[in-house]
Amino acid sequence: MPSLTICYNGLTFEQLFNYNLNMENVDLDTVNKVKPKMPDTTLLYELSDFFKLMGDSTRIQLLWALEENEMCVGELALLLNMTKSAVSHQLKTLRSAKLVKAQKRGKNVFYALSDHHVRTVLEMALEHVAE
Amino acid sequence: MPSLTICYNGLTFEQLFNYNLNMENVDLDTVNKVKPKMPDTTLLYELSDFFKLMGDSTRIQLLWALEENEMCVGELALLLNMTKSAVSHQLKTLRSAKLVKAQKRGKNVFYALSDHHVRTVLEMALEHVAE
DNA sequence: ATTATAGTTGAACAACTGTTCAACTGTCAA
DNA sequence: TTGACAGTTGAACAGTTGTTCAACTATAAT
Repeated sequence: MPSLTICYNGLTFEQLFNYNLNMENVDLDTVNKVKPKMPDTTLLYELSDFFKLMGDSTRIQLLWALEENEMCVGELALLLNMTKSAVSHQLKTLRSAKLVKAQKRGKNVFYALSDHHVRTVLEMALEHVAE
Repeated sequence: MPSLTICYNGLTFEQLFNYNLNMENVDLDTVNKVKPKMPDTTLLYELSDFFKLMGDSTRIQLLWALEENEMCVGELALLLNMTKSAVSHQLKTLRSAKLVKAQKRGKNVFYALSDHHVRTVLEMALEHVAE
């Protein structure tokens, strides 16, 4: 069976359909009105990176715990029932996002919240989750 | 070279080390004091699921846009310069989390924020990101 | 009735992420 | 100086996630 394929710019019909090259029923005014209000790329990624950071149960537990008390890695591992390695990896992530700070005392490394803004964000989310 | 491996409960030394079976230098009092304050599993996952949901730049853009105006899928796709398919998939995610609601009008499906709590959470995060 | 547009869907794919594993560094005590 | 513990690290692995692709349904217009 011979088949005939017509393309535009190397794209098949399907691909042309999937891209928004054939839309009639959209209100361009609305789109153009909203467009300038959209966040710029930098802000957008800062926002989503922040939420991604909070979007892990282990990291939430760590932040939650450190809100109560500064603790060393071993204590946190015991509290969360995880290996020190796993905890250490996550603390590194939180540290590089400046959410926690580390301080070495003797053989131990004690972690604490960098600032208490985290509490506010958590409380806000709690409110939302509570419906 | 003959090697001697001694195990406990089928675990090697390495594994015993990695698990917290040999910790001396932790303050058990601290751990026991904090433990009852930790969130229960359900709340923990509700929180992290909520943050996960917000932790994607496409979804943030969708919510941000819908805060300005209700819009149909095609308009959102045009605004974000994405395929309708990709947008539809993400809207489905947001809808099943009850963050947006859909309403079919003619050939179009219009999406709007379910409640304006989202704005509060976004503003809170903006504040944090702004340092 | 036929055709075109709007949107949805599931499978496939690639990219990302969290934990484990094993080996390592640094500090204290004997 | 040796041994034990505290913590870190990078590679590997498995599980998850977002987009694409292709096919589908539904509505409107001719």
